[in-house]
Amino acid sequence: MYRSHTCGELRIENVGQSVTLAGWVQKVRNLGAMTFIDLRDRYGITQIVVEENSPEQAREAAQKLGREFVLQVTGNVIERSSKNPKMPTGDIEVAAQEVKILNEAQTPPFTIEENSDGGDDLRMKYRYLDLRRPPLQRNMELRHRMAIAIRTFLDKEGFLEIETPYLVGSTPEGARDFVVPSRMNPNQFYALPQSPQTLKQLLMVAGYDRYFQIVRCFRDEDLRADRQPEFTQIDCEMSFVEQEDVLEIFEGWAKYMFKDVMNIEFNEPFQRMPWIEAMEKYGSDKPDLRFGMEFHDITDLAHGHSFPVFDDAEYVVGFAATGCAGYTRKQIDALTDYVKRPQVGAKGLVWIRMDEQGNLKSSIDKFFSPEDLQAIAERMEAKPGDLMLVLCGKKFKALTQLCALRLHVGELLGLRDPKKFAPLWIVDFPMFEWDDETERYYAMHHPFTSPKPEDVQYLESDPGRVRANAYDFVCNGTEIGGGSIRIHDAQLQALIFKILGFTPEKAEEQFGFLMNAFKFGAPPHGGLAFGFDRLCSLFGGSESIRDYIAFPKNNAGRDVMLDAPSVIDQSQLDELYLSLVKPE
RNA sequence: GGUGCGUUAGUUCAGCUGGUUAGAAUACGUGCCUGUCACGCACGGGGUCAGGGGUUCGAGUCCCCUACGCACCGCCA
Repeated sequence: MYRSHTCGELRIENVGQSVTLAGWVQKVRNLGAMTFIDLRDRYGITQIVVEENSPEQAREAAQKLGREFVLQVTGNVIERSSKNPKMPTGDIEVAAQEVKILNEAQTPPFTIEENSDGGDDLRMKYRYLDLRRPPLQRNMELRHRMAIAIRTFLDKEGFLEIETPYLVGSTPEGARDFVVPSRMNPNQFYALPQSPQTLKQLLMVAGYDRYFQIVRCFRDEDLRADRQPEFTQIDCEMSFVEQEDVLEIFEGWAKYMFKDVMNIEFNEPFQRMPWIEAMEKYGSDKPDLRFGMEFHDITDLAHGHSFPVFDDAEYVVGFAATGCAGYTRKQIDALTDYVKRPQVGAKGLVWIRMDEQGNLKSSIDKFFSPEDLQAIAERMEAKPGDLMLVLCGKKFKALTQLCALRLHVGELLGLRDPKKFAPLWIVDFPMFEWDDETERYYAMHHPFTSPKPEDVQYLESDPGRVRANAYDFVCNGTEIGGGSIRIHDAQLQALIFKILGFTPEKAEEQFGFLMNAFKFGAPPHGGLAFGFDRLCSLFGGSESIRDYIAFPKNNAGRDVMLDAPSVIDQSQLDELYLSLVKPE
């Protein structure tokens, strides 16, 4: 046994015991005749004391210590003469009898402390040292707790965890695939799954009516703070269910997670907001409901005042920024600059200020009478002290731009509190999305999503009008999960493929296995998948999922610690029948 | 594919309109110190100013290119 206790558990009650601890040197404080050593493991820190009357071995060893040395210390737990109320173990210390250096350590390139002095890049390169830090250890523990809670809940509800293969076939629809060459099948490739979508549907055909899996998925797209090329989904599917059944089960699951992991109770049902309402009120299909400031369409009030910017616009929309009437010219200019940034892309920003007395002043006073402005203020439900902000343009473009501004203002006002949670369901998504560039419809969710029965009539005549049995779970402006009721009818599936521009041959080639399976008694089914990494970062209160993944990739998709991806030997290439082309 | 910001000591950063030998904090090393816990005090070592090119009498500083990092847009059914 290397240790009798961890470095986090000794308390005043343990005084008098002889203990053995093992851990890393956090800090050595040598005061001459006495030396204090902070010994750390993932449970905490315990102070070791070596004094003049300590055994010679311990005194000698204490002289040689450096940061991150690995020690085994045996000694007696004693009460401290000067206690440290900041530490859980601060009432006691261990008087060293023996200090054994299990391993020496180079000085680490950054400090292994609560708040490291290392930059992101450096910490990635030495990720094993970064993971030694308490914040990362808490994150890994949170992730573990959540995984346990997920399995506990779903097991109790009768879900079976079934693994699906990582080496599957490529499907060019959707994200780019990561591809794996097959040695035994020359010139052929596996793809890593973007999600186990079709496989879980086959499990439904096989009769496993409640399935889940905490599963790695792969997408070869550019990265973001909340996007990694390999990420983990909580993938779920159920048979003999309608949308309402799925939402009910997983609302229960979400509430269980909030309660079990975060000790937060939601007694009310989660809001269910139709997609079009989310777009019109918040300019996003993943609205942040931690704060209000809903949008109001003022197109009718804005037109006809000889203000060309508004008159030329298809849609004029704004919201009342709570309590921002006191914004200075400079602050308003900063907001204007914000919406003019290329990432947002607005041409300008109109503002109307309602001071504490209810007087209105605006950037469009030349064109709008006080009565006109009053009408707009009423429409926007502005209160004294609010600053109305208005954008215009093509409807969904203006809405999206205003969404960016709303979130920005929310941020400025400190309304995006990471400790507050505002979950909701977005429902009634459109079935298809038109792409101008390729001049065809794309499935907004995926091609296995079923249309609303009442909209099936428009499938061929007006596909843009068809709504889907699709739903997203959204919290704090982040899409945490989403799913749909699937098509279980081979004929309807064939029709959807046709609308999506698949020839029957192409559909057969890519999804023949699925359509074939549907001919053998496919039950009605549906499900959803949650982004596990995002859920962890949501609960943990961080913007970046990298903090919740032990070994993440950097912006360029590289693992800087492993230095992957990397070149491979010619012999490996030969075995795989691959030859390389020099990049441009 | 694109936009923005960044790259100076082991680390985090400062370094103004170009001007002597590039600084601070921290870490590291040595010595002193019996109650520290951000220990203290003294001394010390430590720099390809990312790389390349240009402008200039003179470049860490200005310009161009490249590389790398981060954030974002496109992309992510």
